[in-house]
Amino acid sequence: MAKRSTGPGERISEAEHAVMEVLWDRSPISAAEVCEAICADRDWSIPTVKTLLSRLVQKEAVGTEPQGRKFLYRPLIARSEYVGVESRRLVNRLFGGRAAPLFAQLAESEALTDDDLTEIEALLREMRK
Amino acid sequence: MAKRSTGPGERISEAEHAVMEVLWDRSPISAAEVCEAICADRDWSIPTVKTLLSRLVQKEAVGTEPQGRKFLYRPLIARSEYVGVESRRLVNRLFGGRAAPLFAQLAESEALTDDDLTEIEALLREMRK
DNA sequence: GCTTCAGGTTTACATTCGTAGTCGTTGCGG
DNA sequence: CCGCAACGACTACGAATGTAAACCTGAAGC
Repeated sequence: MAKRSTGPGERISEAEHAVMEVLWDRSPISAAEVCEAICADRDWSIPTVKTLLSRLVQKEAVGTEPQGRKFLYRPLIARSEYVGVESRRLVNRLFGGRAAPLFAQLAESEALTDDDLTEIEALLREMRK
Repeated sequence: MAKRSTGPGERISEAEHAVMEVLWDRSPISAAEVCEAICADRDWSIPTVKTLLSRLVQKEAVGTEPQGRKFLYRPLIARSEYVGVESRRLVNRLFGGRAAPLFAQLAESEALTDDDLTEIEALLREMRK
């Protein structure tokens, strides 16, 4: 299998993902606005945000639309898609593709709240219908 | 917060994780044996395995014990520990620490088999007791 | 004993990532 | 009309990663 050089198949790094989250939350927005949203949190400077946005554009994970002389950025991939891919990647890597062991693991490491349990029960009932 | 320079806190990369899996499966074993187990799969050569083992030793994720002239390698961290940390990392990063949305996501992307559902139901009953 | 081989240690090198600075342009305030 | 501030593009650079070769040392075979 040849390495894909373009297209929305490139991996999104963790820093890039943080930017995606901002865009998923609110878009289209300018680089400056993205920075307003996370620069403080992650202790980044504007150039950093710009670089990450460029890389995301290259990876075709983010698209631009000119607004006057500037760009507004908007995600090209849905959050649910990304989240699904990453989740499945983890399940495959760590649990041989089976979700049940993941669940057991979260249970064991006490990462499941009572609310989680209740919600999951509801989901299960839903799926069984 | 100062960066930890040693100790079992260093991130294990994906390639390194593949080596860990071999060791979790069967240890202590030699570098050559590790290679026998994955070199074909991942299309690696012995030097690659040696490098990864060295890095894991540096990160204190793997320990060595001399066997005659050579070393045998054995994991210093439990698989369950690693898997727990990685799972929680994902849940935090993608789902704000809530497991229920992860579950919903897997359900939506059809990553849940009937067996998974049954097992999870059983686990839930167990936890509710 | 000397050669070879096996295994660990060092060094290498391209790529990605995190983080940021510099450059060139252009619209805007004065 | 001109300098400046704002922007995107390009450049930078160290750390981590993936992948591997070179090298050194001692053991085992001949």
